[in-house]
Amino acid sequence: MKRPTIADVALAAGVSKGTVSAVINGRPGVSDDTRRRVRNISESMGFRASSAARALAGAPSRVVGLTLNREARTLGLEPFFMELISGLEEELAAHSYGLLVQMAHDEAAEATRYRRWWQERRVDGVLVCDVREGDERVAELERLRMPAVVLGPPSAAGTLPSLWSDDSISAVETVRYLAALGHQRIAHVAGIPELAHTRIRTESFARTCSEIGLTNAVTVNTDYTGESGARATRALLASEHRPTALIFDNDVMAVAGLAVAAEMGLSVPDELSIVAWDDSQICQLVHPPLTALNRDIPAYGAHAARLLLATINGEPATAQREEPARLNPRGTTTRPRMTANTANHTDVTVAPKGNQ
Amino acid sequence: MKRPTIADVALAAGVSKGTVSAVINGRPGVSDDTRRRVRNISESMGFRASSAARALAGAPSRVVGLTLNREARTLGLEPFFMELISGLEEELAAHSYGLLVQMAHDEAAEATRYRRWWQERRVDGVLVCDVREGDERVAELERLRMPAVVLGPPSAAGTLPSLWSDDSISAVETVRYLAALGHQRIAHVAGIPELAHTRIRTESFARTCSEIGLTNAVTVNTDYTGESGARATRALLASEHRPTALIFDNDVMAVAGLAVAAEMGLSVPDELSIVAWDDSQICQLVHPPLTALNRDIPAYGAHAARLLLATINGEPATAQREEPARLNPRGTTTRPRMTANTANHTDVTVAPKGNQ
DNA sequence: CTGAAAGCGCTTACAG
DNA sequence: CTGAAAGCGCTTACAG
Repeated sequence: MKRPTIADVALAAGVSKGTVSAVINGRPGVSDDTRRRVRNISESMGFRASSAARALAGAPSRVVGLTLNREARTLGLEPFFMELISGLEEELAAHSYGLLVQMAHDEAAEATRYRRWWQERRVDGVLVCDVREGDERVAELERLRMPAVVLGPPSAAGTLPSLWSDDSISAVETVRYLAALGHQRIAHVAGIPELAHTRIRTESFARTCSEIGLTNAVTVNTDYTGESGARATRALLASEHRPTALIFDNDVMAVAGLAVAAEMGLSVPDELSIVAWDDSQICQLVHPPLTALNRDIPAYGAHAARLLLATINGEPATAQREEPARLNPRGTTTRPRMTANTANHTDVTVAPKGNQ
Repeated sequence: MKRPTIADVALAAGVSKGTVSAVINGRPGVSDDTRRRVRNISESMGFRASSAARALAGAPSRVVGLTLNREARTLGLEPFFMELISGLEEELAAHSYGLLVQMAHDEAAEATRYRRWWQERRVDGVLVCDVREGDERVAELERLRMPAVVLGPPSAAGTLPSLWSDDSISAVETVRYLAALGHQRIAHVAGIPELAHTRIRTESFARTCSEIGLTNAVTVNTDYTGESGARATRALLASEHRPTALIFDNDVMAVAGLAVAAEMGLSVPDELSIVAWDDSQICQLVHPPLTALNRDIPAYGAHAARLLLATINGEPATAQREEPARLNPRGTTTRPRMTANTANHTDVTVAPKGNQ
């Protein structure tokens, strides 16, 4: 009642182990007849090649690694990662690849983890999330010559292939839309400043605001948690030149911002417009439903998986682009209503930039 | 510049491979002196045993598997799984174990996946989530004699060790609390009826209501999505004997229910009390903050990991209990306010159970 | 198109 | 306490 090995199948089929190996791996050099027979027998015996023996003999391990830095983000809360994993895994499974997941507490720990995985031959490659400029994980992967794909801008990916959606396009679209609605004071509640995509969003936000002539554009950084988003929102709404529109770098903070508005007696969207970056189901569950920047995250994950598999197979891979997130206006954005208070401030702020 | 093998280390240390093996695996039978020397040399050479060679030679693969059924739940949305994985993985990593994650579309696919993993010797054991009564995964795991731990009630775990928090305790606590506040008509917006824990919650809810003398206790089943939760809420709030309190089986549906109340012009908590089962950050971000049933999910995951590791090591494992979820009252529960409409209905419903 | 043999890098009895 | 050898179950040149 032992598990059958390749030798058992070979014996039963009256061929050599090499032939069975060629058949189960779809390699050429076997007649259709033999192939069929071996396949049938192998099937009927319930044979499955031992992944360890396979890997030891030089074949790929068919496992890909992903580390999640749980200090940097509130993983449990952001639907992003689960959706990413879902798309990623779906594509990997289609190629008989598994996904090894590991938590890490910082960038250095992630780099160490990659090294271990590589030394132990546990994975054939890894996926890198949340890159920073000068990310030490990138340097380590280059040093190890380990197949990897960076989810982020090429500027932070070094010589590694990368996949990203251009957040600056989305930022431009959002700011222009809000400006077209009549907003003059827009603020950006951003994520962790060191992350490459946070920089891109922040710079694009600032540049676009200044191009349009909005001088009060301010960015506040947070750690992506709802709590820090709420704190940032309170500070912004309590400031002298209160913004009439807020762009949040994730949906969780946008939901928190919505609650803060309610708590401070500001009606959304009349007195405050809100845009969420990343559009999960939660955006449609709150009241009013959140205007959000939407992209297909599972598709992003699937694309990343394909790119990584190609890299593992030695195909020359370059930076690839995913569709940028698109603005999906719902119930939290409208023309700013001029209350006595805000109208006043508007005049004051508008005045100095007549020269633009 | 090749990766060092155990032979290289043995050569450099002037000992046999067997001795190196004993050292790196912490096995006895090596003098402290040799042990120290081998350890140093191994370290300085950057040696790490190949996981494949190790596994092929009969050692455990040091990988544990987890399948996620993404049809059954909206994985991306519910913080539960990410928190579970987080706790699970932390504990596994401490024992040099990896976590292999795979999506599956149904119970049968999960069972097949377990079998493949086992045949390929990819994992040493698996964790089973969302069990049903008569779950085919449990039967398959028993048949394979594969180490596994069920996250769910022992009644659905067959002969497998299980870990669960008794949801009936939480249901009793919640119903009694709401009844004490004066609620007479409580409804339960439940998850998928086939899941073992849904049954337990539903039965406990019904039993407790009847013990207290609440005859209008009704349970509506959903698929855990916010959308289905919203639909269920609308139906309940539009019914003749509108409930004054709702218990939702997850936080996402509770948030959706809150939005539906706003949309229907019912004030929460005055006209409608809401309780969420599972307490994630999102519960504190909405306005008013949700009263929720709270438990330490990462700790639950860590506990599950320990139990699975023990099972893998052949220790006899039995059903273990985790602390039940505890009610954490926040802003969505209070005494029901008697509006003309509800007061009316209350009278009608209270009347028939005067005999209780 | 097929077979026989070497080898991947460990662990595990078995001797000494 | 330590070494030498067999063996785990594959894949991959290499012959034929």
